[in-house]
Amino acid sequence: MPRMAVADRRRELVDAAVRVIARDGVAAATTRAVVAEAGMSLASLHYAFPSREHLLEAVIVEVTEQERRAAEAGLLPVATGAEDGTEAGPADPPALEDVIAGGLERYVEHLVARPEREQALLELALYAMRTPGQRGALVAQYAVYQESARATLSTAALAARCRWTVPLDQAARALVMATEGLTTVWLADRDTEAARRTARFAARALAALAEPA
Amino acid sequence: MPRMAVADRRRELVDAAVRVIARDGVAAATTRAVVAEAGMSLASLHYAFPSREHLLEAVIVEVTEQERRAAEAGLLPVATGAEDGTEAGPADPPALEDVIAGGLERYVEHLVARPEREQALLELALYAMRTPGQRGALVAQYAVYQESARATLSTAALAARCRWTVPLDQAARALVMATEGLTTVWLADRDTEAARRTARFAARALAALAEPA
DNA sequence: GTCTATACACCGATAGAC
DNA sequence: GTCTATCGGTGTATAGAC
Repeated sequence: MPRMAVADRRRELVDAAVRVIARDGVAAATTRAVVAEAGMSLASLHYAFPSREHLLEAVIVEVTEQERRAAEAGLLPVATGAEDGTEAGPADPPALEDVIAGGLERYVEHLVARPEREQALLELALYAMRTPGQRGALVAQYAVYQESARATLSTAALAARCRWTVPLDQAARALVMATEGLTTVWLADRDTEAARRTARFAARALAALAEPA
Repeated sequence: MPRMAVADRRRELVDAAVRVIARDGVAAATTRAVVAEAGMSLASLHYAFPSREHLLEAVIVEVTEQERRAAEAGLLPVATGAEDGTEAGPADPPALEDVIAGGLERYVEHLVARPEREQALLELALYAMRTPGQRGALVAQYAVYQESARATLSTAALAARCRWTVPLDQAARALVMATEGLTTVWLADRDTEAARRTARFAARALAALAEPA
């Protein structure tokens, strides 16, 4: 194998670990499985990371960062209200419930399309809960969720010309709760139609926390 | 060790496994750890169960059954509306939102008091998702949640003299979603006050799905 | 820096004495 | 039925040649 900077090797290992975890779960992400996926030798892993635990910490940081980018890029964020390219102008803003429902339905589509990813995130969170040294990574992970929810709801209210009647953090936390609940239940029963209905319900409930501006 | 019926031995092993899983997680519930907890020899486990996987299947069935009993006994179920022992009579029923909120707040108290248990249930569900042969146990687990939610909401509407304006299954699924979301988020951030607020929000949202009878 | 080879602990499962 | 002893495999981590 060619010589490469430690940073590059670390990145390749993290990417390989993400693939293994998504495919086979955290428990299956052994050092041997990860280096096999990355196409390098076992010793290289321990040259780049002092231990498997340190590798997994880097994995959590990386997938959390990916989530943040995905949220910002518009997966979770709602429509900006000018989907057809025209400026919305002062007239007929969309209903807040529809804006939120659109975002949540997009999330459900993403969940159905790539369930391994959300399952992997859940597994990593549970792993972090069990591992004392990973507490910080776990807190950071959920802080990202909370912040993404804040941004989403803030944008949504803007598009619908509404303002929140409760502190934004409270509404954001409710959105995170709904998203996590939606995910867990769908992963268990795989009932996509029911998940869509439940997402609608959550959107209506959240929209009730705002009023016309 | 004294001779004992296989059924008794099975039960002791399942109980020991539940304790180990609650304390140290599913991954730590090795055959050796379980028999050490149960105070028996390794071979006894394989006499009672053909494999570790079969033992874990029995564990899932058992904890699911415990959940069902806990729900029926009144942990999740809401107050019946006659808490002081007097018959409610035809006058002043409690508000549906308050009835549901009471049940959810009781659930939060339970979660805060015994987080290992809920974490263990989540881990077992994820384990079942990854293990082909455990799919049935997983589906049964969530069917119990759904059924408990149905019963809870049915009782709550009765107490508040309301009737649901959507199919009960839809409302029940929303309650399961809220409970799962509440659990996951609290396990991550341990913010009990925020969890209580979010529970209130969920109760209000659910109550909006009913109308006076 | 990167590799092969290996140390050492623990895993699930079983053989065979009692 | 219940035990001890052990098999074969895999885990994390490291030593040492190149």
